[in-house]
Amino acid sequence: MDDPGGPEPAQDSPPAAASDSHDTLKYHLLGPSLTKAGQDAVDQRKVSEIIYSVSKGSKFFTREEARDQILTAKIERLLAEKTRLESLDLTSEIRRADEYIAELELSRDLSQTVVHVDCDAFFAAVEELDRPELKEVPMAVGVGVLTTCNYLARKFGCRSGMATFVAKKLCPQLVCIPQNFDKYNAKAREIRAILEQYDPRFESASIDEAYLNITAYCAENQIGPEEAVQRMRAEILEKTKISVSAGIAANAKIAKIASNKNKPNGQFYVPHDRAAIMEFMASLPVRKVNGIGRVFERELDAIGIKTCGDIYPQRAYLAKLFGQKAFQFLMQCYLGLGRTRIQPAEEYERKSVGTESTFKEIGGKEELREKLRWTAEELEKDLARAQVKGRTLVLKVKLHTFEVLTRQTVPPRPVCLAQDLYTFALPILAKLEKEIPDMKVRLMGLRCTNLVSTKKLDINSFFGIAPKKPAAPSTGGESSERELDAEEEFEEAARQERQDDMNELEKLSQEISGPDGLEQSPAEPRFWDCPVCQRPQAADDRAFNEHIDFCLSRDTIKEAVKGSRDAAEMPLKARKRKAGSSHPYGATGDSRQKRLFFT
DNA sequence: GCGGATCAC
DNA sequence: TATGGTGATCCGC
Repeated sequence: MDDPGGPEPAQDSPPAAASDSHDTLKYHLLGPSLTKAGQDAVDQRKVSEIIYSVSKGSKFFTREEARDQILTAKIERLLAEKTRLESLDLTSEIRRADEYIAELELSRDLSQTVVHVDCDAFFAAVEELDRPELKEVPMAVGVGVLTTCNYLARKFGCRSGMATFVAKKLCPQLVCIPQNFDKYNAKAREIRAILEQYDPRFESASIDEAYLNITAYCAENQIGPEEAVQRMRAEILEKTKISVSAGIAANAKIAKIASNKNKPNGQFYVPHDRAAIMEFMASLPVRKVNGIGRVFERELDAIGIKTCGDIYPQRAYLAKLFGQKAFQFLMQCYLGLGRTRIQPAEEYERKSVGTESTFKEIGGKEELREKLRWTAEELEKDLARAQVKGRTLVLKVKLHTFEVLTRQTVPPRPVCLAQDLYTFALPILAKLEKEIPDMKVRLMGLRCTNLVSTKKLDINSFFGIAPKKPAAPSTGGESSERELDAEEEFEEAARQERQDDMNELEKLSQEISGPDGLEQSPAEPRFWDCPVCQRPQAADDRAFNEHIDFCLSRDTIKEAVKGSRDAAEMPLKARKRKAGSSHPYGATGDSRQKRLFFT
């Protein structure tokens, strides 16, 4: 708006004007992790030129170009709409915004101390522990695409999410190492063992990130937040040889932002003080906030919002331009509000399970069916591990043009077996083939949503009877599941009437997969949920029994049993409501995707 | 409820 | 030569 629009396009913020229609694309091509640490000293303009030149002409590039044009058009509409709004009387919109701000102010909670812990270049750091010579060279983990890279590589402009061949163009001497998840998980466990000492209910946000509430720790140890976190970071470094950065603040949103301030191996504290928080947010680029990515950044930039402080003057337009959820989210950004409730990842309810893979372009009925079959088999394993069935099945394909399509279906009953997954996904794949003649795909995925738990709540184990081996869900002992089954069957009957065209396929699958009690779990899970505390435990008989003894010794058994029975009997919809929103736009908002499910 | 899109890691 | 996998949410229709 008031932007002077200088001649040189700054590349570490979105281009002010589309002087060259490819400026916005070049900025986009820099990737999603531009705001990450280690890029400050890098000439982003030069980097984007290199990425642009090596990408140009590829199918990937062409697709990104098209997306960029769509976004540019959307932003033009956005600006036109804003111009229209400016000519209207917006006093009621302003009043509404101010009332919401007042309401949020009342809910501000400054009593908690939340810490966000983030390992520095985690995968790369773990690899460097095994091979110290890698510390001396620019190095990245990941083969097709970089998942992370060390700080030497970042100096060249390499970033996570970047194609390796692009990264090698930026840094020809870059050493790329394949991922080794077992190794990273092992190291992550070491770190979590330490975090637990500071907050037994800490929350794993991903393999290398966690939130802690250290309010109690600080009180019990008569220690300030900064000192406590210094101590924790030193302990982690000493015992695991991994350096971590941390952010300390009154809520998770600010803690997350703060953990990036002094990366690597540093920490940053935003005091529990309204004025200090408002000041911190005022100058903060909106892109630094979890949930605001490249697209939203550009849209906000277009209407004159670069920092969280810029949000307030625009408050009258936000709901109309971006919707109510975005409006509320932005108001919370302006005020520096976020959730203070930190809880173990296991207490969040999983909503979907899926698998997908990329491969050399394929096409033709046979190849596609073979790939679908394989995908179904992969998904069966994941569903077995997660102990769920899906009421809804989603097929995803990425065409050779990089265009992504999804199609979903509701099978006549919840599904988890590869045969069923294949059988019920096949018709929607066939439909896609019809829709898109000569379809060539580079990715295929299957996902189950609307999940139904297949976990057995084995009440017998409360009374001294050894728990069943987790490996093979037995044909008997399904009594606790009967209610859910009845519910499923009821819904199934209703649905079946609308599924005339499915009946034949279903019959076929019944014949092949046989009666219901068939052996169905080939993979042996290494963890088994304790029926008392509901937390996963090593699937080792002796250890498991010991754990149950421990749980029973606590005076919580009655509540636990009652709680789990209630949970099992609660209708699915009610159970869903129980889980809080994990989306950044959610009222208590903070994002925590990609959880660790005890892998 | 479905499909596309965005976002995080 | 060549650009990932898993999971969540929001919006428009």
